[in-house]
Amino acid sequence: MNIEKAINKLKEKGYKRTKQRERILEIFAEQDQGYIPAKVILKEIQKDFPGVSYDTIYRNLYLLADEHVLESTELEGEKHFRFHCDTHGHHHHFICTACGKTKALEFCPMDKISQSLDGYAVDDHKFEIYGKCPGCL
Amino acid sequence: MNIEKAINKLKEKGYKRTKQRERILEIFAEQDQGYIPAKVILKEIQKDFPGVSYDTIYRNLYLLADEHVLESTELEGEKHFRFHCDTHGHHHHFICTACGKTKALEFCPMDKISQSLDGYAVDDHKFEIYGKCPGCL
DNA sequence: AATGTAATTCGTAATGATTATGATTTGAGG
DNA sequence: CCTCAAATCATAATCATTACGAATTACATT
Repeated sequence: MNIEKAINKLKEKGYKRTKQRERILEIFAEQDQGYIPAKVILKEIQKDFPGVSYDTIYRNLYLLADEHVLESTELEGEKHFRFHCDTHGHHHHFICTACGKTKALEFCPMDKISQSLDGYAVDDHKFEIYGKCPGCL
Repeated sequence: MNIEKAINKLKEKGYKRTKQRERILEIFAEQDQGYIPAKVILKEIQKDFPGVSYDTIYRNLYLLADEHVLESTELEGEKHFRFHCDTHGHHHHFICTACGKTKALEFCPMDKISQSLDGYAVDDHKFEIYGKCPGCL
């Protein structure tokens, strides 16, 4: 996922290209595949656009997540976001609890489940490993 | 895990038996292994003890979680709690997003990981399946 | 049963993340 | 350059969670 690709995707849906939205995308691009919370985006973007409020941040984050430009997870009570990685198929992540950086995990536990879930409707699942990355150790 | 066992565990650590704490444990016992958030506990306990505040709820929830009487997880931005199930060893859950009830999953993905995480320190992990239970379908 | 003391609760307020709103501005097609 | 929906801005409201001083309570000990 890169910025131009994301902007075009939004354009097709009738969403506009704005400086703030573009900057948000840049911030994620600079982030090197790490999960970051809304407040980090706000702090960063306010260096260029002092007037930006949380409204703008959250509206864009949720829009981008809806469009699968971003993916999100909840870490210690805060929603965190990152670029959606579509380089390989569906997968999960190791997440560094110090810096938010991730490492792709090659397998999905759903593929290995032999247990019957008959009578249950499965909608979603979550698998994450938490710890410290080499850089933070 | 039953109430008396939990109370005794606390007693050994020097924690007191209070009506409010006992009622909280009862609520979890009535809950039939489902995850519930703080506000449900509050609403329920206030039928008997109108004066109870969130302070009491959260203090007790965290105390009970620290003592492994309860286990917790984060569902849509809210911490949810349930009795810690120690009938079988370490395991994960299917969680009904409608009622909070759970079904134990028999395997842990960490046992199946062949991928190397050399250089990474693994502290924790989370695996949950979300959907609807037979009763809610 | 009365006392001492730490644990606990109560009442209330503060915090922090997230969501909402009305007025204003802006991007992009015609 | 006009129009208009999309987006932002400024600000307030909401909701979960945490904090705190004062009052109460459990319980071991006298």
